[in-house]
Amino acid sequence: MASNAISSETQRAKLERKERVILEAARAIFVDHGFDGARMQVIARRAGIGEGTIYSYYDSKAELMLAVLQQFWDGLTREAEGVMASVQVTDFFGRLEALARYHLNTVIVNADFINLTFALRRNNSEVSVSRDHLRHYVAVFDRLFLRGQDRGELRADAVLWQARDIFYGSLEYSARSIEMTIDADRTAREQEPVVHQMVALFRSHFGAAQGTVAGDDPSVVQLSSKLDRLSEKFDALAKRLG
Amino acid sequence: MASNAISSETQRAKLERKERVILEAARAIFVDHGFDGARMQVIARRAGIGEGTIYSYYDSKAELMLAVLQQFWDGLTREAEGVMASVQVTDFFGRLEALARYHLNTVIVNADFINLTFALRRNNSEVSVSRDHLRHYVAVFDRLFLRGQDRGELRADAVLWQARDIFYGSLEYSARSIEMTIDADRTAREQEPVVHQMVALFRSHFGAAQGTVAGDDPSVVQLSSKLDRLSEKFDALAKRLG
Amino acid sequence: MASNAISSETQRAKLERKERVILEAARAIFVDHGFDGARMQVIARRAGIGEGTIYSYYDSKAELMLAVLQQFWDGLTREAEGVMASVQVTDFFGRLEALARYHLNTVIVNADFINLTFALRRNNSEVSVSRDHLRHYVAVFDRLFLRGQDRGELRADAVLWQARDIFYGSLEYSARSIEMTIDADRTAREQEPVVHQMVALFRSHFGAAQGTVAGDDPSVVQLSSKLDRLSEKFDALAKRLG
Amino acid sequence: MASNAISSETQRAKLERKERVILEAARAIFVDHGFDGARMQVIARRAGIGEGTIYSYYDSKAELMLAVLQQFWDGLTREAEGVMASVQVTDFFGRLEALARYHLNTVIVNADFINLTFALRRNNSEVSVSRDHLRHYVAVFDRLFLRGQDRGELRADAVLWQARDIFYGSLEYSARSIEMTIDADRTAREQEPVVHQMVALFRSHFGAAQGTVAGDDPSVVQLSSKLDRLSEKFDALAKRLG
DNA sequence: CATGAATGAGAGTTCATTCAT
DNA sequence: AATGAATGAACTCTCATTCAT
Repeated sequence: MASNAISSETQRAKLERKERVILEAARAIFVDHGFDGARMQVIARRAGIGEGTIYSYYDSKAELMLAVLQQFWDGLTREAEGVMASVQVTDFFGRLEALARYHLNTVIVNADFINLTFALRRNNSEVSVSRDHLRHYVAVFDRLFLRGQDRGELRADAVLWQARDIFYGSLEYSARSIEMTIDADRTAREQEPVVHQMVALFRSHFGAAQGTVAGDDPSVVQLSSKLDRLSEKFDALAKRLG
Repeated sequence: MASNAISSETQRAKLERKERVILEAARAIFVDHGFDGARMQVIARRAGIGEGTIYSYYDSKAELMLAVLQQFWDGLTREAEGVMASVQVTDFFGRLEALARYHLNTVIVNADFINLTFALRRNNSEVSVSRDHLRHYVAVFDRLFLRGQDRGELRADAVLWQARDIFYGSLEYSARSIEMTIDADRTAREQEPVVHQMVALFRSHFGAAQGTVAGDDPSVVQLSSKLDRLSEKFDALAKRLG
Repeated sequence: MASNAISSETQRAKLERKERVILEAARAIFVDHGFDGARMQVIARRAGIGEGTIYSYYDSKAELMLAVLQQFWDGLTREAEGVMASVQVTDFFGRLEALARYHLNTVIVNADFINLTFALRRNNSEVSVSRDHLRHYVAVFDRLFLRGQDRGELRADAVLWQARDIFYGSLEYSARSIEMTIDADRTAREQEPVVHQMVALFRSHFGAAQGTVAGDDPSVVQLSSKLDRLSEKFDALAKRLG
Repeated sequence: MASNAISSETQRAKLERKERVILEAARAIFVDHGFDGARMQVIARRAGIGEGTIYSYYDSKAELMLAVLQQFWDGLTREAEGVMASVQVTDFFGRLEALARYHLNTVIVNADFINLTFALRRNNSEVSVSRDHLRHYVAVFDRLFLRGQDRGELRADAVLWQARDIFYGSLEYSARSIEMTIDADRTAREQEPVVHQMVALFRSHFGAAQGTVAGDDPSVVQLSSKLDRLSEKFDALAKRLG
């Protein structure tokens, strides 16, 4: 009995591992060649299994793609939520900066995949569940933004979806721009200005009237934010050393 | 001789007309079905010609797609330039509004096609000329922005490419959002707020200081740059320790 | 114009010839290997064309099979009607002999194909049009039989479908038997006795009373029907007791 | 030791039971989907065992089919012999009627399977053992017929194989006809006429010259046969009640 | 001995491209 | 120059069979 339980446990673990291997291989090939360009044989070969095996995990190429998408966006959402959970600062702009930094990097690293997602929207109508994935993902921003309004950090009349479009839209486009001018490690260097720019934009455009903090000079605000960030970095370093 | 000249003139005109017909048909089918989903036979049928005929104009399906893309982006660029040429107002923000309105509408109307363009980047490496098309297209914004700076309407320290990413990125993302929530004619109604929002954003964020921010204090700027350098040093240290 | 007409005539003729070639090849392969056992590639090779070409004539393997069946049974029906039209004798039994001779030979020659037809009935529901083909074919016998009754050569109380089953059933089974015992040219030698046997059977069993049976005695008929009713009652009783 | 013997006995019984279960499942699936249409997985599932297990009983799908056929025809032969053994009447025509009734019913009930048998002849050359099965089965008729000749009930010059072809051929074809026109319970109702017709045919065509029984009127002969059958039924009922 | 996950050869079908007309 | 019938390589998916557990 015990041995049965163990063996079936092993069995299940093995199957799940194989499923992960398939998804990983599929993702790689789909990203490289697109949906139509991807060959099931190549995916199988990369996963180190037979062609037919894939079909005992997924009924068709389309379903495999769907699973890959699912996994990808779920992971992204989880990561974004993780970033929000672990960031130390509590003020809106500090948290926004963390989210922007994470998103920009993510979008650059997974550029191929994100392109693939949108490409599918039109070509393959049955694989257009991306809409829901996306909704879940951007909900992270939505929650942050609403909380910012609640806390009085953002103008009460700011429109959520407009802010959201500006946030994600600008970052994605920037990612594309950066990607186009990549030569070596310029990526890392170029990301920070974009992030800061985004935060500054939100501060100047959606930020609550600055009359609250008497005589607040924008420049000083910027300095303050930089100090905040430096402080965060310090904390992180201290943690690692501790 | 004269008749020959005329007939060859007619000949040439006929060829060009047929080429336009092919491109039009190809564009329609590519948009509806994507690159891989499009069938040459269907394109030929729609163009009212034989399948083989296409191949005396374009060497392959990929080249046909390329020509379609070329035509599309050239048209877009010409249109955008036309808008800039015909708009009456001379101030930056007025002209920006016109460009934003045109671009948002364009991006909504041609959403499928724009998605298709980016999709190709990955699928079909040989058809990735989109980079140049894009560069030409966004140059319209660039010229407008630089002129705005020259005229003192925009802050002198505003960075062109950041502004550009925000402009096009936000509008494209907005277009996607709008498209996702389309029911009937909501499109038209929802576009204006986005346009105005974009202009307001540029005014508040990139607009020249309107007295309040009374010229960045040199000492503050100096402090800021010192902080930046400190931050960078900090990063380097963290890296060595990590 | 004339040349056009001629060339299109030639074109059409060529296509029709190719269609015949395909059908012929398909028939041969289907007969040899059955529906599932037949390979499209083999059919194509036998027809001397490419695989894809078949699909511009028939949408699928199933439709090709259907066309083969159609052609086969239509041909059979036409031939049978031809035999009936060309046979000199006018009396029923003489004509029956001709039909029996033709059918037996046909069934022997095309045994494989007839088996194939019936095999399809169950396996492939969509290809079960055989019912109609068959109906057309056996109508030749039906007409002959009814005419025989009209002319008083056959008993008026003979039941058409019973006679038909006996005629075709016996001949088909005989064909199978003969086929099983074939060694050399025994086929030809063994067919005649079967044909004569069939005619004799019809003469003795369905032939009009030749004086011997001098009109069924009314009293006997009455007795018979009484017995039938008694038997039925008996069955009902047995059922209740069982 | 004893327990060993018992357990091995049980073992053997278990194996035989499992073999029967497999054959039953295989037969059901083969009949429903044909040889090529049947899936080993489905057969296994229906038998309540694993796919691989089948292969420890039968080396291949073809051999499984062969075993199914074997079992089917053996059963048929045994049943037919049983009918001949249990029928009370001793005269040829009475016994022929019993055999005809049994065969017609059998052929209707197992139509799919019989079609399948013949279909295999062509598709799968290695599975053409049906010839021998058939020979055994029709031997029942052969013995009956020869005995009828010995007893002087049938003409001495009647040819066995001709009679056999007519008997089985007509009945099979009738079965097909009946099957084609089935709506509800018409089957049962339509079988009897066919049976009687067959007996009448044998009487009129192969029966010994009726001069033996002076003044034998066909109608009277028919009455006599009906009385015989009634008597048989009576006996059967008496048996059940006794 | 029983299992069912894994296999991979091979099936029908599609479609960009060619070329005789 | 224009055609569209012909091509056949390449695709996704199936399933009888195997074999580690």
